[in-house]
Amino acid sequence: MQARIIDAVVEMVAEKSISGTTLANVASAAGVSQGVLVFHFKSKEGLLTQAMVRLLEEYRQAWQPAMASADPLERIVGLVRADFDPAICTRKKLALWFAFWGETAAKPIYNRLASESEEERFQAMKHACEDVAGIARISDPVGLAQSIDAHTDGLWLQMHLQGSDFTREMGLNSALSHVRLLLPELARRI
Amino acid sequence: MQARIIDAVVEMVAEKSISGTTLANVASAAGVSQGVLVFHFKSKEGLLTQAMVRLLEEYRQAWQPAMASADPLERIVGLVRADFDPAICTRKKLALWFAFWGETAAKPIYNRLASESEEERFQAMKHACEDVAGIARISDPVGLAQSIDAHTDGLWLQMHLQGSDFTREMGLNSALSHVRLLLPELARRI
Amino acid sequence: MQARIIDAVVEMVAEKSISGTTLANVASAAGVSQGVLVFHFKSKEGLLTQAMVRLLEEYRQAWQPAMASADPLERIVGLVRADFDPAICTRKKLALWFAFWGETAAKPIYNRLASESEEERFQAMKHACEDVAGIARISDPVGLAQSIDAHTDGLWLQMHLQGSDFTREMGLNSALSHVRLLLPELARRI
Amino acid sequence: MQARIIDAVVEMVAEKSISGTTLANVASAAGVSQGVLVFHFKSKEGLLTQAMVRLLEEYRQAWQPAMASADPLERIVGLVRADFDPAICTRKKLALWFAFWGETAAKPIYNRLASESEEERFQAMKHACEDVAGIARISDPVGLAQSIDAHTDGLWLQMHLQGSDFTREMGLNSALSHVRLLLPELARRI
DNA sequence: AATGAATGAGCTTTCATTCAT
DNA sequence: GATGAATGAAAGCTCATTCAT
Repeated sequence: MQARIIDAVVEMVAEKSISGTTLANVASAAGVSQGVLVFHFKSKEGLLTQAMVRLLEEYRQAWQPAMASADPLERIVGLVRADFDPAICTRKKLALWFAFWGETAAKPIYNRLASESEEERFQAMKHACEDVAGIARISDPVGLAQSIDAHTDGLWLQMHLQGSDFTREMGLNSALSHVRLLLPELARRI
Repeated sequence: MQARIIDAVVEMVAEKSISGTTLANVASAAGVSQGVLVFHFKSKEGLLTQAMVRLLEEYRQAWQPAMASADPLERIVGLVRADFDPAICTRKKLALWFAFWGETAAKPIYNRLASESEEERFQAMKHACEDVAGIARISDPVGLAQSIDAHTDGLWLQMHLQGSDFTREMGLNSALSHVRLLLPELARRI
Repeated sequence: MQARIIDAVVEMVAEKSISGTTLANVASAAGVSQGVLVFHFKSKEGLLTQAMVRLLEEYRQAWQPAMASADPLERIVGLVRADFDPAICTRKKLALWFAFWGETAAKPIYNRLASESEEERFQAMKHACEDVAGIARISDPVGLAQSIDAHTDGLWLQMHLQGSDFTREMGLNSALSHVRLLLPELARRI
Repeated sequence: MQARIIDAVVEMVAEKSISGTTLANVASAAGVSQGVLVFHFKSKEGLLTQAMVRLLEEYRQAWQPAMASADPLERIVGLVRADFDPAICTRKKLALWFAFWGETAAKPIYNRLASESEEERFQAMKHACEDVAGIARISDPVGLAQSIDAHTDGLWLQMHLQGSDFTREMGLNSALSHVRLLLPELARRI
């Protein structure tokens, strides 16, 4: 039941943003009583926090498997691909990310969760970039990692704002082209 | 008085996000009566929309002057610098951008305003990149423009989430390094 | 509880008219919270509409039983008596009727409800008048029905405007005298 | 200017009822500033009261001329005709009458004005009916007057509720038929 | 465990009235 | 005389939260 409730929260936040998400419409969308929401999640903030936690976990599970590879280039490409995974990079999920990012200034809990997730992912990218320096001439591996991450984040913004005009496939192509541009020696392998 | 009211809105949205911004606290922060807000801006949404319009105008005025240059490289660097201008790239303003982006899924008006602004700015970057192809070997000028824009957008996200740990100067340096990386032939001029 | 709330609405509208009836004073008069009014009736208009529906239903239940009679004259007299029934023709209820009639130009829903109720009742009177034509010389039964109905409506206006100077008993006597005048052959039976 | 303002009030009350009539929309409809309303009429209630006074005066001027006749039957018919005069019996004016009658329970001033007007008019009808007793066999002239007045009032209610389905002409015919019914000996003269 | 009616504080909005110009 | 910006009290309404069942 908890999963069904969180599904409803995701639906509502994506459609109506955080301020438009009410316990009443979440309960109605989940097909449960309003009381059960409070029972399981204590408060509206608890509900939203849990939804964010699940969003971050799903994201983590999308990129973590790629870290198993011994080849740092595969790890980089895996991280980039995860950002455009069909399970991750949907209109709804993007709206959710931006909804939470829009509240981080006011709600420290969202900020903490988002920062930690961002940081963990960035460390993974940084290590991969440092490792790739062994097989390609890279002067600034940290800058490389930042450049790749910043690029995908920026593409998320484009996709969020432009909706269906800017598809997941276009985003992935743009991101991979960008990596090829930054790693010309390894471009043919990407 | 209208300017003073919009100032107060910016203050409130930055501090408490959009849902935490109420007519009561805006009126109190602006030192005016609650009625005058509705009198001038018709509704809370009108008030927020006007604040967004002003934000977008300020941004436009930060990057437009750089378009006067005949040198496309100067235009590119000018656009990047504008994103990290001390008048543009403040904690408050970033919080504002993300607050509005967080509501675009629910409020079409914010989406329209944000998309139009984003598009206009992107066209400027694209033209500069196309022109720079005349003085440097550039295989994909549109990809170049996207890469630069996406990078700065991504840095904004870092700055928004990490606050004072990630300064404006660090962002600017990272963005310019990225441009040098993409345009190695012109790097010494950036 | 819903009945208690509607009672309070009737009380308030009769005393303060529709514009003077607020959710706050209805809630206070009913001894419930303001929120429960919206919870059950959705809006102030829903509350007033429901009060009107109940008023019309009460009225219907006052005249419908008389329709069971086989004697058309008894039906006519029953319809007239219903208009001056102690449960129907009170100061409060009259004020309510006129309050709603005063809003029909602005609120189509009140108009529809009032028209339908008026029409149903008129049909009953018309059929009774048509049937009475079999036992008395009646040249224009529809005109007879209109005359009787218009007379009672006009008496309601007198009673509404003049208050206690014009009593229910006076109204009933006037209305019955009028019927006797219109049906001289049956006058001794009325 | 005052006439133009009162015109606008009539327009607004007819269209939006009393609660929907605001100083703002009256001012806008009259093409004057809001301040001038308060300047001339002191308050919203003053404005509405003045509009009602004018309505009652217009009505009075419609039926008074008929009182000059020496023939009581002509006076009766003149009074009835006045109620269906094209300048008096319009949708807008009817809405206005019912709007004020709807507020009489809450606003004593409207009640007083309406009662006085009603009473004055009733006295005229009563005297005419008493005088007509000299030329026709009338057992109860007061009842006759009440019957005629009540009938026209009732027809006003039908016209108000049914709008254009029930025309002024239909109302007048019904009212005159009713008088013929009540005064069969004089019917051919009506 | 689960419900959903009930609460009430606080929201956005309306609007009669005031007052400096 | 005339204006309309400004006020602020009070309106209708929302909604997170509580609680008896």
